[in-house]
Amino acid sequence: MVGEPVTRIRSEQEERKLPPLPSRDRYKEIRTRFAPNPNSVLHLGSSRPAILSHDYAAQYGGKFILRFEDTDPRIKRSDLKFYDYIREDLRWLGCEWDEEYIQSDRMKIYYEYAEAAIKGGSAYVCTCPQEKFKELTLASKACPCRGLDTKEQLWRFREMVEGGYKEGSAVLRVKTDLDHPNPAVRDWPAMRIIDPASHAHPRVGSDFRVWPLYNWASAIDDHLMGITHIIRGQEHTTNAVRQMYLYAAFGWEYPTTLHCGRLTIEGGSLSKSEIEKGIRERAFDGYDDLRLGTLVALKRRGIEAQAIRKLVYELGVKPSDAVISWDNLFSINRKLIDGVANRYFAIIDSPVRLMISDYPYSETTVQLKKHPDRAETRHITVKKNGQDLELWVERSDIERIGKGNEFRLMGLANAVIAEVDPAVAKFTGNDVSAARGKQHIHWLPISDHLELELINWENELQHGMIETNVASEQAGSHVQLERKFFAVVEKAEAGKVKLIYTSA
RNA sequence: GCUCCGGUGGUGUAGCUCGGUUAAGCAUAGCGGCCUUUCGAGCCGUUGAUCGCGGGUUCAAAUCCCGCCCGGAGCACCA
Repeated sequence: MVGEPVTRIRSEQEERKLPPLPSRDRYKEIRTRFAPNPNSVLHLGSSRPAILSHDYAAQYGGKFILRFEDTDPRIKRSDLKFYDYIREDLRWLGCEWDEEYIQSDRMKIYYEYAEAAIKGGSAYVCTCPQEKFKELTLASKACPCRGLDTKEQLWRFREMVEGGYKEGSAVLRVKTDLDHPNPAVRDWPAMRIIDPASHAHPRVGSDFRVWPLYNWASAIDDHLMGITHIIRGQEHTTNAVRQMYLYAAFGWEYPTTLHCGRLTIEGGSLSKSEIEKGIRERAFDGYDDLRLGTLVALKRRGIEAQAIRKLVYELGVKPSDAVISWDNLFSINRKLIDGVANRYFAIIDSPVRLMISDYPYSETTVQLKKHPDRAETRHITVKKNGQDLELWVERSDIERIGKGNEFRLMGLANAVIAEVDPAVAKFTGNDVSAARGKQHIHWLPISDHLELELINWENELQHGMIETNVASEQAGSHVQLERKFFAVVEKAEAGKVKLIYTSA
């Protein structure tokens, strides 16, 4: 599991460190956590807190914790498959975790602290209708339940747990400050009832009817797990304020928080709910549908995890949202894949047969480098059919070069265009040096090539042809179609080659 | 409406906490050029922001103060 990629990440981190972590000196060991709800897969936006949390822990020799927050079996219900999908996404991102927790396994803990908070007078069971509570709280007034004595509160809480209250009729609240300028902070809800009969939890079934809300479970876990730094989205800034009241009540020290803005990609990276909806309704083929901003889709398109990491480093921990451009991501990615992508000739846009007259050889095998920086070679053989040599080339190339101009068929020969349409050229020699400064174009033998299926940037299927050498590529490897673009191999078999466009 | 948080060239950021040799750095895009046993990749160069707006403090402000404008987040018995 800790193979070569991780080594690469380590050296990458040395090359480009994150800015110093605030108040790092207050803790003997830095402990961070990433806490997703397993109700969908990870997307580009999730990678920001995930990478920052993981890498900050790594940078200071600390621990990174993965915590599944699956405490809503009703509205944001989790699904068994996502626990594993998220683990896979995280591994791919290079965010291996040191400890893992699942909140639905920790229900007893949340109950215990609930009773402790009630006994300590910092929490109470509220049976007011939501509307009425809101009305009171907006007026900075206490609801009738707030003042009930501890014994009564405890009895009420046990009633919640044992089924004395119906779903929605009672909630555990944390006492804060009814005069707090932000009404959202006043006596926030900590635990509520969800009818287990109609909303079974995917992992623990119908064992519980009282479930913690985000602020309760998260606050208690962060303390119990010794989290020193919480790095999460800015939508949680108010939650930090809320939770501090609980921490104060228990005499705990609240972790240092870093809130970062949303990270989306231009053209609208989709939200979790949109992704789920689209997949349910079959608007998308799956989580790796190229139109999605999910990690699996980005991976499939040929974006390296390392590119995402670099991007996140570039963005830093600013609280403002960032809409990054594909160009930006591609550019970072290109630097990573350029060194590994083997080169091949492919003709997609406008194949045209070019007739080359006076070609002196009946058969020629050219040797080309698989990659300009490496010695490995690939070979293409062309055969004359009768008098002339025929090749596939791109019509646009012939048109651009124009009649009467000399050009170079890369690795093969020099020629002068005699006619653009139909495309005819006259052989002028083999010497590369004679083609200095001339246009170099790629080509393919008339019969010896493979059919190519390409999923282009617009997510459309395009047909073309590609040199046979590509058949030796593994699925998932990067290739560059010379003079055209980078792509990922989805399938490379003798009969059919399927590529996915990555970027220019 | 209320509570927070932001606003630097087309885009994303650095610098702003301890205001002055950086009157604004980096990346990307744009533009121009170079290379060639052979890519529009790469390499090199270059255009581009007076730092949201207005005022104030100061010898000096992107950096401090005030007002305004704009944007985002939150205001769920979601996470």
